[in-house]
Amino acid sequence: MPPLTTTAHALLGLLAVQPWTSYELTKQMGRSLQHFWPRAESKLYEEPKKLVAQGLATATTRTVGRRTSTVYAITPAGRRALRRWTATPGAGPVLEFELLLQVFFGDHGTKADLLDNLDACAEWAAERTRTNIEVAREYATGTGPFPARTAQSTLVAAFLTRHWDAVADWAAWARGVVEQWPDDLSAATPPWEVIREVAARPLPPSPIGRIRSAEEA
Amino acid sequence: MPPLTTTAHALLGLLAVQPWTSYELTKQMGRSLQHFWPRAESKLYEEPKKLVAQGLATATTRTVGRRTSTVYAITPAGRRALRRWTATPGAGPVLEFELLLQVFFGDHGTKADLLDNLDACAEWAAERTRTNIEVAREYATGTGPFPARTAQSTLVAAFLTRHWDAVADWAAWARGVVEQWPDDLSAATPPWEVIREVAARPLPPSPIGRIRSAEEA
DNA sequence: CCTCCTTTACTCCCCTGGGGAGTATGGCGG
DNA sequence: CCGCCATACTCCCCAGGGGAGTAAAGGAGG
Repeated sequence: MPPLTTTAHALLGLLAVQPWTSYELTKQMGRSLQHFWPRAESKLYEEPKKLVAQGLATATTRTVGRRTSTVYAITPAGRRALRRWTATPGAGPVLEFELLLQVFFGDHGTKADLLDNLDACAEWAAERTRTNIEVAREYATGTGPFPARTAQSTLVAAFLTRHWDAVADWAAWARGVVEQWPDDLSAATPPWEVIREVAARPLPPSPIGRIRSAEEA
Repeated sequence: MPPLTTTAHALLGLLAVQPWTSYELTKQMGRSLQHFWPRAESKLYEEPKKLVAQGLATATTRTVGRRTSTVYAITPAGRRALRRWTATPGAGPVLEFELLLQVFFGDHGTKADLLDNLDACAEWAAERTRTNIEVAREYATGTGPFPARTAQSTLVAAFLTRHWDAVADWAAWARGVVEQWPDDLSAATPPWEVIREVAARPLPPSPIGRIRSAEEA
């Protein structure tokens, strides 16, 4: 009985809403959770089998013509496991950002490449923002999926919006800074005002002792 | 001759600054790059060997007493590979955020647990902000490491600051929202103003045709 | 001077997960 | 009725995570 992974709990969360086929689970993970818990499609087909093996979900086979599909449903034990999971503090955000790495080492390339990379960041953020606006309009007109879950969804959407705005704002700001730099990037002047602003902040109080940072859990 | 990974290029970037021992490379990755390119320590010992195999770096063994350490240095071919990499647009940000997942499925737990998870997010952000301020103060007083790289570092630090601020702001805001909710989370009222604000934004123009999103690259 | 703890300096290995390839059938548009 | 897209999966290679294990150097404290 190996301990359940976070992905298993995510699937339990979806199953707690309603039963789904494996295919629908992968679609759902791709649509709504991909932005903060991206997982490979093939693994999303494997995972629910483990839930069944642990008695946290049931699988029923449905047949259409000569094709079969598996419908998963959560069990009371599954709901208990889900509830237990929400009570155990999980990991904080983990970020992978190759374009930022390229900006960090941008002085080993050309100024034009650096600007291109910043533009790619801006375009990435614009793309997310575009679909974000479309989804928000659906919810605003009451045509969004799962209206009963709007409260939770909006809380999450509020974070993602801030996140994508942060990327967009930064990319636009950084472009303005880099445009002022000479072609020889080793002679670039740092935007000191950023350093000064952060240095001038008061240190937030550290919770001495009892608290450990979230990702240790 | 398999194509180089992003991690390999990150190490080339470090080696372009100065030669390092494997141990120093792992420390450096842990200190500066961990926030946007986290990698397992054991792999950071393996990776430079591949660079040497491809002729992008050289390894020299140094002996202190009866202990040996390997010093890696970049070659001209390594610098060319690094330059080529900065000219090929990389992937956009990829986020993993378990606490957000727990917030998303928070309606299957208690309100108290939901608030705890939001507090954990706030504490995570406060922790990052703390070390961020300390580092900024070093640079402000001119005592930061690698002053010649301050321009690039500041560009990256500006993004990370925005990112951590976004987490902190969101966690504080979400706490305020959830506090207003009843104990029965299924009766929670969504913060509609978020949806309205996003829905009211003009759609950013989509670059028809030529551009593909960053992460396809 | 001796001891012990921390830092330096790695190697090994199991297993999770990414991700592409492959295989079929159902349904629908033209 | 043909072809394409959506549905519904399985298989497998290999990159990478991460913990365990090993060992010597350096420094702090008695």
